Amino acid sequence: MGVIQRREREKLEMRQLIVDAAIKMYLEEGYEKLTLRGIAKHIEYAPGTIYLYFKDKDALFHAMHEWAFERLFEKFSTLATIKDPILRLKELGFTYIQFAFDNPELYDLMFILTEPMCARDNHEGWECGFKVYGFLRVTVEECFNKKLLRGDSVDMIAFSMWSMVHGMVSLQLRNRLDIYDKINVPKDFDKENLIKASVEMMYNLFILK
Amino acid sequence: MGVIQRREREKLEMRQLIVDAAIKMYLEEGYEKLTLRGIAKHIEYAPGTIYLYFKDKDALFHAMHEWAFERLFEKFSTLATIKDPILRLKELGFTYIQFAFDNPELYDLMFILTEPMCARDNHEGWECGFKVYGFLRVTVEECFNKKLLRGDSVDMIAFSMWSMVHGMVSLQLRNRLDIYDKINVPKDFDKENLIKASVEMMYNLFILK
DNA sequence: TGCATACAATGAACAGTGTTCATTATATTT
DNA sequence: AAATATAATGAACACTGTTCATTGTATGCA
Repeated sequence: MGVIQRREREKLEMRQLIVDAAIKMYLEEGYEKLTLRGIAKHIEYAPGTIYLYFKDKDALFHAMHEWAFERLFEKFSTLATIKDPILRLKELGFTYIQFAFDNPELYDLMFILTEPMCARDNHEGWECGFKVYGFLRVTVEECFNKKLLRGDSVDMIAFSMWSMVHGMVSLQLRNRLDIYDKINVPKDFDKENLIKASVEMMYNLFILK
Repeated sequence: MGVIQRREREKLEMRQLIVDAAIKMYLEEGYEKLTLRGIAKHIEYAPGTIYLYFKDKDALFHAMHEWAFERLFEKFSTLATIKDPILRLKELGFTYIQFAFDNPELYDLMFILTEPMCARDNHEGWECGFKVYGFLRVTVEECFNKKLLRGDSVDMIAFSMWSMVHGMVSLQLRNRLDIYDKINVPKDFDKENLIKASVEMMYNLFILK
């Protein structure tokens, strides 16, 4: 019965075809202009066909969201070779920020938009997110065990660091840092530099010396 | 020429009528179900009428957004009497978090949704946001001048604190903290407690003793 | 091979959305 | 009372996500 296996493979291939097209269009045209009709036209299928592979648009967003997490995980993976856990932790943060600035739409998908999370069937772990968080967690844990970090617990430290970096990035992506335009911040400081300098400061708060 | 003054007043009243209805419906029914037709029906006007008072839906979101900022500013104002700047700073954070949990939809409007920011005509200062940020800034400044805080500059400290708290709150509102459900965090720690404890920890990092 | 079956794909139709604009009603000014 | 300026209308437009009866095609059996 090799047929049903081929069928299954074709089903996956078709899913991938749709996801690839969706991501391509999403990155090129943005959130607003990503329509099911547009995707269907792009892959030369009828609009209804997409519903044979995805329950609804949110489910498609969920698949795109997983794809995006794999991209970030790839970036993180290159840091695994760094022996010094403190240095690895620092690089983790800067890599995260750089990823967000290089791929603002993907960042949206991963951490800001509601759609991908609506599509999880019955709270199935959200593995992709946990994989990425796990990377941060083990690094913090290593630093914490070696008494290199201030803070109450591994997860609270990891959570705090993640939150701060996410907060900075998402405020920037949503234009809430415009308040710094007319006032305060030194003129030669653009937002990206403000964020990187603040993260540097954050590390100094956490790291014992 | 009292007529044009009355006309202007009526225009403002009508605007307010629309904004009030929109906020009421937004809080009751949520983002998805807030439609211009629905608002029009609610105030017993034709859909097109709204466009005599707002350029588009984003402009309406902007007005709602300003209304929300006034609510948060009111909450902040009650803290002005606290003499000890460190205590005031701490209370500011907890008030912010509490506001977000009590009014998640308003928080969305203020700090997460793109719509209100799209509607600003030619980058007009975003005063409401600056007023609220100003409250944080002066408090941090007072602490900083009295050498009570670690950190490089007033704005970097204020920005970092704001970002961390916003990060925690927005990750929670967007269900990204579900990764903590199956693992890690002590069972009796719900998300709100995790956040509050982490903020407490953050203060300990910043405050010199 | 021919036929019944299962499945994939279709695209028209549905119920919505934000937005526009010629038309109508109302209020003000002459 | 007539002319004018303003406010409000609601049908129409161009979309959206989603559904489903219909059509086409490939598979399994006789």
